[in-house]
This record gives sequence, structure tokens and C-alpha cells, in this order.
Amino acid sequence: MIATSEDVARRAGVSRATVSQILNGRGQRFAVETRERVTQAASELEYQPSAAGRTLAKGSSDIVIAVIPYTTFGGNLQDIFQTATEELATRGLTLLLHLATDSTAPLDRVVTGMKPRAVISLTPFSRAELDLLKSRGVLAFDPQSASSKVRTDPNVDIGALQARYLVDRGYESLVFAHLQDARLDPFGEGREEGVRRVCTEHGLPEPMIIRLGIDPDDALAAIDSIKLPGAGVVCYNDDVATALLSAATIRGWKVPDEVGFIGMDHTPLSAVTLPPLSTVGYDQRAAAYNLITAALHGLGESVDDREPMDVKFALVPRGTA
Amino acid sequence: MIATSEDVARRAGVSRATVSQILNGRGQRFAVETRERVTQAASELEYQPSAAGRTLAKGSSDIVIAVIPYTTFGGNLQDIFQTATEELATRGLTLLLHLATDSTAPLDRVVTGMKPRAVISLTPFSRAELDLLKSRGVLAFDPQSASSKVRTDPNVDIGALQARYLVDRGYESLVFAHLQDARLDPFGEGREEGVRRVCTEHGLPEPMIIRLGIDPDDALAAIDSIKLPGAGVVCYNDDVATALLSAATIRGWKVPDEVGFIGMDHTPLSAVTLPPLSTVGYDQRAAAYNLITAALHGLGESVDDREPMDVKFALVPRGTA
DNA sequence: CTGAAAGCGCTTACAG
DNA sequence: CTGAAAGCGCTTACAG
Repeated sequence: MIATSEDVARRAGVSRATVSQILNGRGQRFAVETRERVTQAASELEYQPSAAGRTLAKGSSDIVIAVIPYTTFGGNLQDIFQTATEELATRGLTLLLHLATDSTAPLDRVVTGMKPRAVISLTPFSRAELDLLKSRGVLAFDPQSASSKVRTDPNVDIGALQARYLVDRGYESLVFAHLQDARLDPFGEGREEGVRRVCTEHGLPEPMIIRLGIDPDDALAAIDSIKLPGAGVVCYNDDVATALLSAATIRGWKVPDEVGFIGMDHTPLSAVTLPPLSTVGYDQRAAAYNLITAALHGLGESVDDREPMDVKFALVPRGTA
Repeated sequence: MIATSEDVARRAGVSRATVSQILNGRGQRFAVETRERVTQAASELEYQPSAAGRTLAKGSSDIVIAVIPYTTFGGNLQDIFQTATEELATRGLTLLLHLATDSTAPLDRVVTGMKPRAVISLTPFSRAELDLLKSRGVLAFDPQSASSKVRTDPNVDIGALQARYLVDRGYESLVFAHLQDARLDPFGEGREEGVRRVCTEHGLPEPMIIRLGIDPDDALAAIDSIKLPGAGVVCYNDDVATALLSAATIRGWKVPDEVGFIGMDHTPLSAVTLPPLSTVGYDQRAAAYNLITAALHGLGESVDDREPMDVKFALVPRGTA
């Protein structure tokens, strides 16, 4: 049914060794005529090498696993991985996605089972994941390893950036709004910490901490728990900000005069709230590009054609603060 | 570094054949004592069988590939695949995700390369995908194959459900709002068709068709292009509905009196718009559950403990129509 | 320039 | 109750 290298060899009248060499780019030393017969036969038979056979022979597969954190999987993440899939494909690598779970056991199964060439993630690996990957001898790449900087939590910077914006706008009493479900809020701690630091820096009182789900009742209760007017709310993401904005509007608070909000993510929907949301954008595409570049480099591929892109967080000042 | 079955065999003082049998559940006929030595040795060595070796020997891997369509990847999809990952893991199957691309070439690489036990998708496979999978001899499962019904496009039903709701509410002039980017709108055609049918049924004029991105200017232009007051807008999804609702509010139209909207997806954010969005919910979790059940059944696993769940589209009447 | 041979880690009849 | 042997599809020195 499915052609093997044996079939190709027979059809081309050569040995399997020859087929393997030629199809894997080590064919320079073969007669042009032979090369052509082989590639011809391969395409006629729609030959696709077996990943299993190849993996076994080489000790590692051509698979790269991207670990997807348990967090909002936005539409643009999809875009990003699609691009990554294509970029890796041109180097003969196959990208497959794996959903992160609480325990690292499934990751272990995947890693030792599939022997991927590398494991990548757009968000920093946890200590446990890093240890696992290391002990299994698998190359791991995350944003931290991609940016040659020291390992620091970028979430602290994000929280600080949001808070500083509010302070600059004159809000003197800050609030940090977490997303209720802790699993969905892997970055909340760092963000909150960033807000705290800014408060300290500016001699402001400690931020008030609230938590809510994306739900009207939650949002109303949260708004009612804040001392208004006068507060500036740093939100975990644009969804949280939208829910709170809506609740504040229902309660009749003037935005941004009596209460301010700043979101995070720069989602498409953040542009169509009333008023449109002030938020922070993060160039995921650039981050992904750099991650892939780092991974390719680490895998010994040439990356001369890939200039590193500048990744930064960009304030998007709009109507809510 | 990484233990092989050879290592386990040596440590347990048995042959590799024995290790294989015992670790794969065919150990009934072995001495209890032997079984224990083997499992003991395996766990001490943190043995994980090599997927490559096993795949080569068995002719098929323990991998199940889920094809993710190029469309909004909502947070709940994440939830669903996480659950599916776990359900499959208990049967020794590993779920990996593959992003659909325009061409089926990458899918082909994955399928013939990895020899997955099955390929599943929460949205119907395209003709091309189906053909490929069939020719490669891979089991394929999608919602259509899971629900024993004839292959019909559920999107037509969804569009019709939305339209009928608006008609029941008294809107006599319907509009269908597509999401601009065609790649993001794989279901638009079917939905539009559903709306058309309802108009015909009720002797109403043909629906007006508009297209917009999730963008304030697009939305304003779209609203301005509709004959108001009096129209009911069937929206591709909740995001489109939110953008239009916002534009209508800016223009001063009364919702739902002068213009009505119904979205689709029942996203968390749809509950916090002003007024909250009328929408249609789809029990993805149930659909996924049935899909997995069908896949397990097709793979010869026992599914006696898995009662099929009822999947339907549920209207969520709220404030916009 | 090309092929024979060994080996990657596993599973599966089969023999005992 | 257990093991020797063959084979899955490939790649990689090595020999010629």
C-alpha cells in the first residue's frame, strides 16, 4: 500500500543505501543519472519515508514539539504556529503541538516516546519542565533562552508598564484585577508584583487586589468592591478589562474620569468597546520568530538569513485611561 | 542515558520478549514473581518505551492526531483537547495537535510519517483531507462520522436557527454579517445559506450580505450600509456581533428596537456587552466527547462506559434581539 | 560512484 | 511459563 525505500530502490534499480543518501541531500557524489532515477521513482510512488524507521536509525526524530500553556489560546497564536509550522517544514522539521498539563507525565511520554529534536514554548518553561527536558536530553527553547538576557519574569515588566501608565494619567489609587480561574491566570503573580513595585516607587498605597471571572455578576461585585471614584485598575487581560468596563458603565461611573482601566493583549475586540480599551500589545509574532530562530540555531541550522526581531511591549493608549 | 527494554530485561533477569509482553498487558501467563520483577525494574529505570521502535514493530503508532482548523481557537477548545488528551492517555494513546493548512501536503507528511492510529477533527474534514486519509489507510473521525447521521452541513442549521429567532422576534428584514477574512470564516457559506432558506420559508426578501473585520471603522461602515431602523442581523460569531453592536450604539440606534443582533458561540464576553448579546451556544464539550467515543470505538476499544451525549445548538436569548 | 551489512528499539509468532 | 529469532523501515560507516 504505502511505498518503502525498498520499493523505491527496486524501481530505480539501486540499493536502499543509495536511495537514502540521495533523498537526504547527500547525493552530490552520485551520478546525475542515478539521482534522477531515484527522485523520479520516489515521486512516482509518492514515497514518504517512515518517521519511525528514520527515528530509530538516527536516534532522534524530525519532530519539534511546541508546548501550549493552559491559557487563552488567541486567534493570533494560531497564526503564529501556522507560520512556525511552515518555517520548520522548509528545514524538514515537523511541528506538532502538545497541551501542557498540570503534571509533566504526559510531556515525558511525548518526549521520550517521540524523541523530538527540540521542544519549544512561547511562554517560559516551568522548573519541572526544564528539569524533565534536561534529564531526557532534549533541546528546549523558550522566550528566555531566545532572548540572551538573564531569566527574569517579563510579567513583572508588563504589570509595571500598565501601572506606570495609570500613574502617569493621574490615578493615585491602583487596583489589580486577576482572572478568577487560577489555571487561566499563569501570569497573574508576576503582573501583580509589577504593580506593587510601581506603587512603592511612587509612594502610593499598596494596590487593592480583586479577582473575577468573565461574568456580569462577578464584574459588578468587583466594581462595587472598589473605592470609587478615583481608582485606576490594572487588568490581567483585555477580557477582564472589558467585563469591568461594562460593570462600571452599568453603575454609572464615568470612564476614564472616575475610574480607569488598562488591559493587556491588544485583542481585536479591545478596539470596539465603548470607550475603546487602553491596553498593552505584545508582538507575539516577533517573539515567535525569534524563538524559531533560536531553535533552528540550536539545532545547527543556518540562520544567517534571519535577523532577530525586536520584541517589545507597546502601550496602546485609548479611551479607558 | 535513557533506558531501553534491554536494560529493563537485564535488570529483571529476563528476556526482552518477556519485558514486552508483561509491560503490554499480555502478562497473565507469566509468574507473578516475574511480573513484579519486571514492573519493578521498569519503574526503577524510569523506562519509557521508544515510540519509534514500537511503531516500526507494530506498523502503527499510538498517536492520535487532532487536526485544528484555521479558525478562532477559543479558550474552551483548549479545555476540550485537554480532556481528550487525558481520555486517550488512559488507553495508552497520545494526542498531538496539527494545524490545518491550505494544502494537505503537511498533513500527508504527518500521516505517512507518523502512522497515527487515527486522525480526528472537531470540524468536518474537507473532501481533500478525506481522500488523503483514505488513500493512506488512516482512520478518520469527524463530527459527521460521530453522529451516525447523513453528511449535512450543520452550519446551515445554525444559520437557520439564528434567522428563525430573529424572525420570531419580529424582524422582517434580515442581514447576514460575514467575518471579513475568509480564512477565518470557514463556516460562513453554510450559515448564509441557512439564513436564505428561512427568508424564503417566510416569504421575506433575500438577506443583505455584509462583511467586516473586528474593527471599529469596518463596523461603522457596515452599520451605515444597512437600512435602518428595522433590520435583524445574523452574525457569523459573537465577535462580529459585538463589533456591530458597538457601532450601532455609537450611531445612536436603539438595540434591540431599531436593530437586532444575534451572535454565535456563546463566548464569555458575550455576557458582558451592553446589552448582553443574544447568541447560540454549541456544546463543544459534548461534541468532543462523542468524537472521542467514536474514535475509541473505531479503534476497537471498549466504549461501554461511554453513553453518547446529546449535542445540540442552544439559543441564548438575551438583550440584543 | 555504489552496495552489503549492521544496528536503532521494539513486538510477535513460535518453540520448548 | 519463558526465550531465541526474525522483522518492522530506515541510516551510516565502510569497503570496493
